[in-house]
Amino acid sequence: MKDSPLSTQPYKGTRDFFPEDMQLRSALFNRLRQVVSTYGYQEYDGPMLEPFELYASKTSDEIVNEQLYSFTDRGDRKVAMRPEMTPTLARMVAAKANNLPRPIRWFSIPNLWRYERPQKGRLREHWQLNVDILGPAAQDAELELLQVAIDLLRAFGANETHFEIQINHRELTNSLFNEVLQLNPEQRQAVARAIDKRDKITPEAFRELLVKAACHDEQIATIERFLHADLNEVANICPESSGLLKLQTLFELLTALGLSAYCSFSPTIMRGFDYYTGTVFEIYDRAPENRRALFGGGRYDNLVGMFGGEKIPGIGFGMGDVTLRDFLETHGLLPTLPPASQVLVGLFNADLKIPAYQLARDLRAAGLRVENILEPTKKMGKQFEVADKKGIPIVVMMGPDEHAEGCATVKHLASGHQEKAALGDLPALIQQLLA
RNA sequence: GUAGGUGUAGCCAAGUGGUUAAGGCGCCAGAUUGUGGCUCUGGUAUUCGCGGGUUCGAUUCCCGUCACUUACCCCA
Repeated sequence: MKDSPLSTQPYKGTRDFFPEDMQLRSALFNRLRQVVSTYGYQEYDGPMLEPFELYASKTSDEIVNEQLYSFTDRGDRKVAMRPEMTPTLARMVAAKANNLPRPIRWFSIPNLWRYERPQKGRLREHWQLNVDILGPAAQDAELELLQVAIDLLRAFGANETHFEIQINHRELTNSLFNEVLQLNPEQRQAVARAIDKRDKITPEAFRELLVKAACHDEQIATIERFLHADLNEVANICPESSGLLKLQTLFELLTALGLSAYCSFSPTIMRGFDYYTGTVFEIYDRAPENRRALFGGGRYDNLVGMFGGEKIPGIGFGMGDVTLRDFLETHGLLPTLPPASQVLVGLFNADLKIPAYQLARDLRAAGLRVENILEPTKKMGKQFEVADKKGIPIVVMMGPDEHAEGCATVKHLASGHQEKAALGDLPALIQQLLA
């Protein structure tokens, strides 16, 4: 790479989307949109800049202090580039809360920013599908959202062998920490952090973290027991937990809908956001080489209320475009993309330019995606080569003979089939060849 | 912020202390002036990331620096 005063490289942690990349991105996003709309979710968007304070108390200290792009504007206002969408969503919902029919089913695909060192699956700018439902306090909201999550991945051809949803509940964790273990606030944070990273470290290192958090042996034993427990066993450890009851309800519903193969209870799921109050979940890739969270979400019952109006409970998740792409790539599920054009209209010579352009216009009017050759000196062989290289399946050529007869020659490249047809018959003929 | 890996053309990539820096893909042109895919020919690097040092001579050795990348930290 040459080091010139102006680099052609995109800013660190961001990506250029050349047409090919953009086509894939649009294909992925459109499929996401399509699936989410089948549940009645409506798309929204908000500004990329928000008041700094929107994140200051609600997201998490780490994000605000170290990973937020922020600056002071000319009016001395402190502004931040959105690192996540949920606060914006909460703000927008709060602004119109009285006018919105419930439940509120919204989704968005915003670009989000975080200042950190890029690594696999994590860049500084990424796009994230956010799906949220606000209003219902019952587990039916969770049930619906998990269905959406499952269907999103199924829409790309994935199934329960490719991914798994791990579910936990903040109230259950709180029962364990407060009532059963009786931890103090610092211990709670340290233990939560240790549990969160438990899968990535050795059992000894995990135990060491707990000891460092001033846990005594009996507490450690309880934690270990909890982390290996299924829901029945959890009932013995935390018999009074409201979170346990909600999880039991949720899993009954999931089983009734035949979705239990996709979902499992996982006491290790923590999630970093401070605003989660209930169910939390993460979707994991089952592939050993890509074994990490694809995306996640949870219930936040107090977020909308922070804007002073009505408290509206909500639950949502965010799915990053980078991790989604990695997931699809890992399993060979990336969609194949169609060529930009279906038809290339050749140019025999400069005299037949206008007829060729008019022919292309007529084909477009018939609903076809058509591009013209614009260089009158390009040899016919080259013109066919262009079609071949761009993956355009059909070439239409009109030479002097055809033009005199009001015809054109249509060639289907893949089969080599070629035939002459009256101009009026071309659209039907081409549609037939494309089918 | 910490640690490793990598920087040779648009992409992949070989290579050597010594006149002209392999090869492949792609791209452009021609063989083929009414027809693509195959084949053949030619063209595609004035700084081998950048700067400095050692040397008669550095793309090659040394130092620095920057960029990319992976992991850690942290996690949306």
